[in-house]
Amino acid sequence: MTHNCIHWFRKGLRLHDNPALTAALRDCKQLYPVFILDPWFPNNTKIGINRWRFLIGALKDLDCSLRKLNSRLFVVRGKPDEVLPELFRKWKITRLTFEVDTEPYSLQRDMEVLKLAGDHGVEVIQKISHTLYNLERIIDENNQKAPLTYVRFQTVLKSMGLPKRPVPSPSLENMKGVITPCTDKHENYGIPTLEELGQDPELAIPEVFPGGEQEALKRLDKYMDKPGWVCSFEKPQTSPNALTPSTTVLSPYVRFGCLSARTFWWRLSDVYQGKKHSQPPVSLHGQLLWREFFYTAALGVPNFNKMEGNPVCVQVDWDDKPDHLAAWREARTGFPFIDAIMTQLRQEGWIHHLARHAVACFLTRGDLWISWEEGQKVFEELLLDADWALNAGNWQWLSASAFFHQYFRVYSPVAFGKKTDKHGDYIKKYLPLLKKFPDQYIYEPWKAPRSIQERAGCIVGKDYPRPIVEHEIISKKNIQRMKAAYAKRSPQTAESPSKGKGVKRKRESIKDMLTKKKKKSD
DNA sequence: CCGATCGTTGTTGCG
DNA sequence: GCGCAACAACGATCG
Repeated sequence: MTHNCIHWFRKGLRLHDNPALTAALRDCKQLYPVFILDPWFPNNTKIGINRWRFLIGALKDLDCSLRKLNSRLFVVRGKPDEVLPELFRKWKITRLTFEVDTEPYSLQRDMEVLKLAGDHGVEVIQKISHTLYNLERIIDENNQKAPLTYVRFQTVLKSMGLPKRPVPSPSLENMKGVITPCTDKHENYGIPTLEELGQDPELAIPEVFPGGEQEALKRLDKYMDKPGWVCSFEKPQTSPNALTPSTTVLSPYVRFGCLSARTFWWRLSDVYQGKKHSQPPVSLHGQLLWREFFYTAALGVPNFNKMEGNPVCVQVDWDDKPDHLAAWREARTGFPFIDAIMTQLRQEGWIHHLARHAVACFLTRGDLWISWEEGQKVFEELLLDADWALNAGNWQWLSASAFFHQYFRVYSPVAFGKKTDKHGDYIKKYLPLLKKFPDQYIYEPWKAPRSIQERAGCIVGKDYPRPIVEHEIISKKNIQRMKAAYAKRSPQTAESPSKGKGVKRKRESIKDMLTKKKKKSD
């Protein structure tokens, strides 16, 4: 009846609303909370210092909270499929619990782990708590396809009811009879340092958004204490270039699972209760549904983080221009608004959603005509909230490769920022080199007369780069290139063999309709 | 099958 | 300062 149990933390770095952890504590004698530093992670994707630091903070906080429950965190170095069997034997494990993760890499990894657990006679309990819903069910309800529009997504959700309520954090009461044995002192199960992760702490800039569940809950409280702000929140009305974030910056915490999406959802519901409030897609509830939307698409669409082999992605003849890509990545495009955003991204690990729009459009269909996959890599490295599904989905959106198709709506790297910051205070904050330029030229310093550049102490072409493209000209050309890419695609889609299932589709949809009816009558 | 509608977040210039 | 149309024109969904 009693178990020796590993709870494996991957995402979901929290104690609150952690149903798999709760399941671990049932009839548990020995509990081993484990986080595995998976060497796959750094090998295939570059992770910046800010992201590592956020993870370290989250692990420290988790360890600290577990110690208050007379337990601790074991950070294990190695590959899950090698390390877990060792731990199964060493700790005489009978049960393994973890949160479901629907990223393709995770699904494959967990399938292997499931098999290994079976070989070792270890029972596995998986719980859904990273997303609001069971994503497979959403796809089932929509005819085995991920919904491709938000409206459609909402329609499908209507048949699924509200998200589940969060489960409470484990208490000392729940820990009665549970012990976490101290193991060998030579074992390295400690929280990693930046050095161990190959990072130079000297290069770290003061931390703006510290990781961890406690930070997450504190930040959540701070915003939920402002019901007027919460109820009137409309994402498109928030500013990409405010000097302090105009949105909650809870995304990094939700991405690592320091904050449960369901906890966030229900806290919002509590605030909304009895009040007039904004609605999806622009409301805060709406933001959580966007996350769900892209998670569903990422599960339902093959090769979701690539152009090739991705059936929803327009195939575009992007250019290979390493020098322009480097200029974008390193904040030297010569467009202060773009460069300021890329500077904030590198320094702080977070930029506003609309700032992401501006730089993403600029890199891809707007100006540089560089593949969204390149931008995806840079965001993956630098954004604290970089989330596989959301990153891929939003890059496709902004490059008008999928979900969004009005490619003729192009953001201006000069005009867009002016709407919410006409004096360019944001630019002056992140590019102090330009701070002496008069407002008139702050978005377009190359237009300033030489005398003004001299007075500002910044010569364009010497101290600050000239713009690497002529936006007015290149963006018009690019619209035509997009038009050509779309034109190639349309006939393909119609006769595509993947949709040749059309014969079967009718039958399937009828079957689905019947299943749906049955479910409803249940 | 087809046409109408709509789509979280464009820009510019006019009145 | 704001509302509006033109710009050139897309696909997914729905009836």
